[in-house]
Amino acid sequence: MKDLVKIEQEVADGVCEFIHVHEDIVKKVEKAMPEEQELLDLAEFFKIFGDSTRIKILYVLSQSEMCVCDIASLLMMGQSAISHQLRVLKQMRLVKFRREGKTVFYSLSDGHIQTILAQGMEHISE
Amino acid sequence: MKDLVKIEQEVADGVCEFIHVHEDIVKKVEKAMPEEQELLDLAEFFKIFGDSTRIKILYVLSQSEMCVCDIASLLMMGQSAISHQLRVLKQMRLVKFRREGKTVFYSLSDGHIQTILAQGMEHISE
DNA sequence: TAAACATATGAATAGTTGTTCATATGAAAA
DNA sequence: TTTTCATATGAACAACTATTCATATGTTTA
Repeated sequence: MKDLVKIEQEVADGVCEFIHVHEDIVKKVEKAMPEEQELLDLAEFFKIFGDSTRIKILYVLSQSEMCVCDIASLLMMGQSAISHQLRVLKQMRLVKFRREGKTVFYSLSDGHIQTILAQGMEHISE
Repeated sequence: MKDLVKIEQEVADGVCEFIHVHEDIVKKVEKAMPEEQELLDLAEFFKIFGDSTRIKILYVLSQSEMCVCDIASLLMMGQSAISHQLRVLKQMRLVKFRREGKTVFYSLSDGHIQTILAQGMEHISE
């Protein structure tokens, strides 16, 4: 966050900071702004989709529930890497799991995930 | 990517690598896998949403078209930071712009963006 | 109980990314 | 044409993140 002294300095330098704005627009949108925290959470949520390993995991899980080794095999990656990423996906509630003996089966936790993946695919294939 | 020597070593060590997999599941899903490149593109696309500054920009643009300084003012951030991020959003075709004199007005480039934002919001508010 | 094994995790490292600072570009006004 | 100003951009730095390696955990089988 910038302090006032710096802002005044920039204004004096002719930089736009907060002066040459369209006040009507800004005020209107300012009122409609969600809580800061909601937008932070939203970014955290989407960050999960922004890694190719996790996208691949989500994709394969959209096809079938699977154990860690199945995923590692499909993606040709180490067990540890997959496990670390599954932890992230678990924490953000994008996947759920069930235990069966030594094996842990993972699957997508709800339908939003598939919707979001599908919308993304639509966008990039245009 | 791992080489065969390393994989053999790990298997010899008793690590799961590609051995204790459920072959039926893996083979079925393997056939349904999209192009590697498509999944990489998808991750790149979602990476855009995974930053709070960019999420905020997308949100305010969903309310109204706006110039760079309007956004900087709303988000209380420097003009340069916003401009850098708008470039990223432009490159990924998430925003479009029109020029009016010295001012450049930005807006969302299509409906998928709002749908994705909305799905994300639904997910986190559950 | 001991051995085997699927998964989880802490530490370290290499690669990536967002912001700032300084400056450039290009359009409009003087 | 010179100045003003909104926006763009390159370089540098700090912060973050994904993978690997080594090892731990907890469940099953011998």
